[in-house]
Amino acid sequence: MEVSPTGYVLLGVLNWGPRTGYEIKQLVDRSTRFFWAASYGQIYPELKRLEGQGLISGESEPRGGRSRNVYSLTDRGRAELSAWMKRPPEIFETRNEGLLKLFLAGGEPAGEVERHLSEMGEHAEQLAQRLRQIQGEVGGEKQAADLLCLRFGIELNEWVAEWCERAAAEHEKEPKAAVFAARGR
Amino acid sequence: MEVSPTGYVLLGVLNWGPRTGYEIKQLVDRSTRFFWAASYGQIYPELKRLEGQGLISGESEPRGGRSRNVYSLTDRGRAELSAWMKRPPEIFETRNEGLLKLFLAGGEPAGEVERHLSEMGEHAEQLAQRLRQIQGEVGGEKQAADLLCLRFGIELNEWVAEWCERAAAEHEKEPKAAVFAARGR
DNA sequence: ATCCACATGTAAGGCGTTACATGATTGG
DNA sequence: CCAATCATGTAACGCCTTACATGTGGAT
Repeated sequence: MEVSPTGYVLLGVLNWGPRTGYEIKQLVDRSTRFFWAASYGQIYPELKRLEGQGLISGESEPRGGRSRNVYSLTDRGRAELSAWMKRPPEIFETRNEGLLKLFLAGGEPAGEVERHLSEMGEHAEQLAQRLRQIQGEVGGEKQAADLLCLRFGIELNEWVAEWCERAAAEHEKEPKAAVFAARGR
Repeated sequence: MEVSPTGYVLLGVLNWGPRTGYEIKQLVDRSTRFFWAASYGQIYPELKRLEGQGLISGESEPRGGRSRNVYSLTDRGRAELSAWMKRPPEIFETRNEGLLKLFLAGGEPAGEVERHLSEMGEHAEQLAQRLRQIQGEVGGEKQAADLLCLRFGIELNEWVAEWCERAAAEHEKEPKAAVFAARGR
């Protein structure tokens, strides 16, 4: 019974109650998107696969002339989700073009390092702001597990923004060339 | 002249000096790996592609009976790298199974939220430690752009570890159910 | 009428990993 | 002699995004 990584996102949100693919996509876009994105091209086929595996079951509940498939978690799906929850997390992947540019900026003209730092910081600040806005919109108890993730995202990005400012200030005083350049050969 | 995302990593490290695919892989594994990974299955074919595009040039420099291709950045490659450096970063992707589990933990038995938080914190602490070790091994000026990234990784992960501890302590006092569960329907 | 939100899907292609295959050299 | 390191590569496959395709219902 192989479930793809993103399959667990679907099992997880269906554990909160029945939903359509469209609704799942909306939920994901204001929540897990920031640490686990999912597109329609993933969601719809994956829902079918999970149904084929008996982990969720879909029912056609049209609204007027609009076709609509509402999926719910089955007992087997709940068991699979629970087993996954107990396993230690394994996937921690990051692809950060800002950091990459900063990393490679040694040897570039003066001021480039500061520019990359300021771009990174700005990005983090903007992200924090978007997350704060979502936080304001959803309200609710700040200790709830899902809102804890929101708080994490906000505070993390605020920290990053501040770090970038500090680093840029420090670097301006005495810029240095790359170090890994010399090593590793 | 299309260059794939990871292609720029190769251009970037070749900007520091000529290297073989093997050497690039080693360098990446102790540096960009934490925010931009690359496998042999990527590196070798990509090097050939970049060479085909005239952005790098490879020379066969066997060591004894061991075949060895040393690549260097060409002028066109330098120009392409420089143009990329000037563009604002666009790729910021994260896939964090720990956060995902935390997010989905609402509705789970009591104590699960704390467990996920402690696992996240532990992971961050271990990562910080590995990075500190690399920092000790490479030494060098702390303001160099590449070592700035290392410092960033260390301090970020230390911050995450502390955040997780704090959050677990706070949550233990008054656990709450999921909030997004109610929203988004 | 027109636009937006609702709603579901597929096809092509990009990017990347894992596993496999091969072989030379060096150090213990 | 054996293990680790140096060194290069390919094939299969998984995962995911983008773009396309299609249609309904409600509000202005």
